[in-house]
Amino acid sequence: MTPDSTPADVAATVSAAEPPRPITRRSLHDEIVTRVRDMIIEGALAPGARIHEGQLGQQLGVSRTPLREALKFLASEGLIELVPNRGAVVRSFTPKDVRDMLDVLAVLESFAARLACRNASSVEIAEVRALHDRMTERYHVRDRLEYFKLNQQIHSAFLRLSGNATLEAAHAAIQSRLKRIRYIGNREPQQWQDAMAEHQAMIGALEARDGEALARIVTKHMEGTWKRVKATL
Amino acid sequence: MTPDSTPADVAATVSAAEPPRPITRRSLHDEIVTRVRDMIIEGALAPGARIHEGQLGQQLGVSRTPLREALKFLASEGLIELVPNRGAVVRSFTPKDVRDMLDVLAVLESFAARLACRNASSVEIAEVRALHDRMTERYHVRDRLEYFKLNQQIHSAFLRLSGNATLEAAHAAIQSRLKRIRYIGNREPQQWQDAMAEHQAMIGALEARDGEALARIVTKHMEGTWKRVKATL
DNA sequence: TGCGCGTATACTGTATGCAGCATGTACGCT
DNA sequence: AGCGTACATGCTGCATACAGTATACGCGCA
Repeated sequence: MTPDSTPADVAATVSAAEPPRPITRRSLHDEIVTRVRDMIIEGALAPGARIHEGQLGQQLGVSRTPLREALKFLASEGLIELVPNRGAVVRSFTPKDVRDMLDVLAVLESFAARLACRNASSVEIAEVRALHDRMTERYHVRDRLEYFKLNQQIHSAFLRLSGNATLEAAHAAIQSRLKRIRYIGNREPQQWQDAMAEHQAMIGALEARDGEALARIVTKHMEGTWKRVKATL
Repeated sequence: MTPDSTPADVAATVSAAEPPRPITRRSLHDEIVTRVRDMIIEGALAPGARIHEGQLGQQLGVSRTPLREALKFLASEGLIELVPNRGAVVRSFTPKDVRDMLDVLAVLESFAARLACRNASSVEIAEVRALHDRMTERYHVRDRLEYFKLNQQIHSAFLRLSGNATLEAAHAAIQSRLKRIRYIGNREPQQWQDAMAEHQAMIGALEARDGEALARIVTKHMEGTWKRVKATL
């Protein structure tokens, strides 16, 4: 079967229920970018640590060329820093850097809040609600990793509802830099409970389509995030 | 002289007036990124055009390897798009894309406005004023290219005054994508005059340190920019 | 013993070569 | 004549090899 087979072709060969989704051929580039990004977020590559091309390449089973290309990509994202003739180091952030990022995130999310309340369809809002409910469930059984993942998904979905791709991308770029730091926060039960309460308010305002209220809540939420993480810096 | 010579060393060899600024060794990577970015902004590489690695490499006098690395970097900036196994194409934007970017810029600049009015020193504000005066001068003699460059510099300086590096970077990333489109605008004398008036109001509010007013003005300015460019899309 | 210098080593930066994939073209079949 | 298919070509994706630069160590000298 050729890659550009029509839906009709596929329907003839496979169950009609399955959509003709094209085979995802993850390029090595994407694969490496994702893997290295995850290594940084998970702490396998500590902030300030120098990245050894030969070593890391061998570890991932790829040659230096695609690895280097991936590093340039991550550098543009702001996750690593390129020092001429001395290679790449994992970027480390000062408390002020983190504070600044949270401030920008608050501004972006507030804007997204207003747009989402205006533009999102009821179906889309229901989907976020579903994510929220699953997250609440994870909170009750204290499944921190899964809770965290759903939390990130909610924020991303929320940004997507704004319908502004640039806004979404700008948000995602900053968010990815903070992922690690945010994960480390939320460890104290009280803090976790606070975060949960804020999320509860968020979903409520979204369903009421009260953009102004939602904007206020996400700003407050970001302030809360700062309180939760600043001690760990 | 070794690269890490102390200020004392330098003072002994060169005029004391010259600061010991280290020799700028632009890496090939930076050089290529800048050149290709400029080629896109200036239109030498048209939106939608496919980038031929071998050809462009030869044109720039570099091999494919560093060029490819630079392309990955630009892809992360959003200036070009990478299609697996088919190389890179210059990204083209729909009117909605442009509108979305301007909306985000408005939000970022409004935030920067409030911060700048609070944090900037009088000296820094005076520097922006100086840029503004030079720009006014270029406007009066109808030097459009120089006007445009100073305009960009003012916006960048303004963002720097906010003191939030993340904000500055996020703004710069979007701004660079719009550079070409913005330059094409402002061609009608009336439009140019309008833009000039808005800038006049901006610098006034900055000097008065009226953050709220400045925020309103930059938002209005962005709305004006949209009016100026939308016809060209 | 401490400092300065030279050398060695190891890593990054760049070029080149080969393999795989996409596309355009020409031929054969219906 | 029209369509499908096989092949040729040219590009990208990746690996390897070489050159240039930073760093660390050791030696000589004050």
